[in-house]
Amino acid sequence: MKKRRVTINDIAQELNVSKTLVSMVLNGKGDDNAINKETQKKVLDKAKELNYKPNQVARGLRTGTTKTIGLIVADISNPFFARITRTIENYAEKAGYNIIVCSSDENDDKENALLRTLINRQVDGIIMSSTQQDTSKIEEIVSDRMPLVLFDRKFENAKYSSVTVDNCEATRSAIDHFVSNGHKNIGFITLAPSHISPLIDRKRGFIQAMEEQNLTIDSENILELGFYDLKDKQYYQIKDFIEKHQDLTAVFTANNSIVVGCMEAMNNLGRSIPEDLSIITFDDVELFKYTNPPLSSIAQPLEDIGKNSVSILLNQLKNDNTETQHIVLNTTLNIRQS
Amino acid sequence: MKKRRVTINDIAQELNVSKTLVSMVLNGKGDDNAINKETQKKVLDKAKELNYKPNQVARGLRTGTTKTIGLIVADISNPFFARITRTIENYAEKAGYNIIVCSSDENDDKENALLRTLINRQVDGIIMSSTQQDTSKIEEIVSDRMPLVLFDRKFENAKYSSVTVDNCEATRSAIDHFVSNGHKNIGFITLAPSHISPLIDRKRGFIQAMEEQNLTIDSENILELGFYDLKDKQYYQIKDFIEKHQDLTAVFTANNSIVVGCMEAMNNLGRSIPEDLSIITFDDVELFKYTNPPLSSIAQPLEDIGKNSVSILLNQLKNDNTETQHIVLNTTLNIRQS
DNA sequence: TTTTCTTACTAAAACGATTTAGTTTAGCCT
DNA sequence: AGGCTAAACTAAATCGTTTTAGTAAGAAAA
Repeated sequence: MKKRRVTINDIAQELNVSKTLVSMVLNGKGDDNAINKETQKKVLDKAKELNYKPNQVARGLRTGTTKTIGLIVADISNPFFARITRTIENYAEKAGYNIIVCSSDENDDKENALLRTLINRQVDGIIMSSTQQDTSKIEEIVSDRMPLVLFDRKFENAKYSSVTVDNCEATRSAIDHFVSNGHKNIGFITLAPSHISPLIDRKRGFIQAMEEQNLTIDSENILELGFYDLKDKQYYQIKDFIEKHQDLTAVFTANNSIVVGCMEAMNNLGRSIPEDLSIITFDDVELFKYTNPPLSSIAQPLEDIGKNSVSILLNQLKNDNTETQHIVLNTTLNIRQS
Repeated sequence: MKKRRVTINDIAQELNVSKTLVSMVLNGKGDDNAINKETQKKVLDKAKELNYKPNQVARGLRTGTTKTIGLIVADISNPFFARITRTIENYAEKAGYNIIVCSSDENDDKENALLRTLINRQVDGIIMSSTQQDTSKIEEIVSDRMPLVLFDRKFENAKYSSVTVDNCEATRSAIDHFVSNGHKNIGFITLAPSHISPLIDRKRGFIQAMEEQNLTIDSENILELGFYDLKDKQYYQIKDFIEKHQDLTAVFTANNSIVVGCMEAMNNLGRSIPEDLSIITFDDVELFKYTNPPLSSIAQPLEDIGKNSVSILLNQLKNDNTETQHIVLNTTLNIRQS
């Protein structure tokens, strides 16, 4: 036997007042509307007595705001996204918002379907790390219906606010580190064909750094894994690459999943890090401190990424502020033993 | 200038029919209600033309179902929960549900507040890994309002359906493995005072296995870290323990965060795994394959945990089926080099 | 010929809140 | 005495659906 929820009407009836009055009082607008202090107290007491809890769905229908934020990431089980999700949750909660989490699996159609779902659910705003090439489809779906903030990945046209890191600069600093340790033959493993902005910028950073250091860039030394390929296939490409390029003394990997494949390949080829090959990777994961050897990596400020995404969104919600902001955060190069 | 959403009314007006008819047709109840095929087609076409999308909030208010599942975990950034969340998301999506994710931070009050929030949001059901000692508070809040499924952790009174693993048996198999490798002095590191069911069962498993193997259980060899202590404090306790118990040749750690502290302590004490101390830990994490040395661990069937949780919940939603189910899944012992 | 059944449709209530546009009473001013 | 204001409150509309309880017209059954 499901209990019927207590509504504002129940309170109104028990006290013989109108539900208008009850609503006003419970929303703290009692004084503004000249409701008698005593009546206000009666309402508040009765609400507590009956354990009244406002029905957010009804409120959402009437006010058009659901106090919900939609979050779309490629995969919530990726620690990078999981940790950002956590900070987004925290900051959203402080402002009374809950989040609906969705994984797009790097699939454009799925991402668009998720956008539509979130819009139908009337979320107040969306935070997303988009997998798409451009904003055309997104604009069509979202079409000024609600604020959208991008993180990690952004678009050329800068139409939506974004929170990213300086991927180019970060990568350059890693390459510079290699060079200052005497490396000249430096490889680069990334994903392609890829329109994902951080991956583009990381590659750009690699090339810029190599040029500035007057090192020749042999396109043979750049491995571009198929973006949509299975982990298995990517692994064999990495292993192949490492086997064929024994002249390389260092390699930079463009994200945390590539470097895992790289370690596995080194293991299976019986080669050791860093004696046979030095590695620095983009993205830091807690366990990189304990791998064999501890991995040098570029750590992104996950907390700040989440925090800024939420604050931009909330700001846009509050002020109906359409001005887009683009925040670029700094990374940290953690040199360990790889 | 925000666009007004297209509603069912817009369709009705443009076609000069009632919104009742439109609603029926769009919900596939046209035939049941003897709506003319031609009229049905007109409605469907117009809906497509205007790009009509049902407002889930309004629908939720009327029908009382929001097609939303609430998910409460201790911390979404913990890979254990992140991966389960991902599978829950997948299976929920197949049935048309979205999930609202919340982290309780192992805090009873926060967990209760989250339960209340989810109920006010009219989620259709809740999946939770509870941090609480018993169900009294939970029953008070949820009070038959909606189905609740527990995973990872369950309660003595078996009031709510649950999906767990056989923690006792899994731990025993790990200890047996130690013994068959010649270990006699085996330590155990867990959290306490803890009412968390998997932790209780893991300790029980340890003690049972030791007794069966006729090994003496020295309470000195069991370290119970403060459940609510900071990571830092826990770390120093672990380091202390390892330093003082050089007689131990093997240690079992009760979860993935403890083992990380353990590795760090071994590192800093200049002792090596497994030469000076063998380790097996509960929980498996992708990178355990690449740590130094690769860690032996008990892997939980994360996919199955998520899948079963969702299917029990959906089943309870569909059939208004109050019968509780308790599913206990098996784990895998991954022996690596620690 | 009246009654009953289909077929095809609709008006209005309902979900639970918020908001708009009032009403009533008393007190004050002139 | 009549008008005006402030205080305290309320009726009804509204948000966008779904659902209940119909109606109207023509066909079939009695």
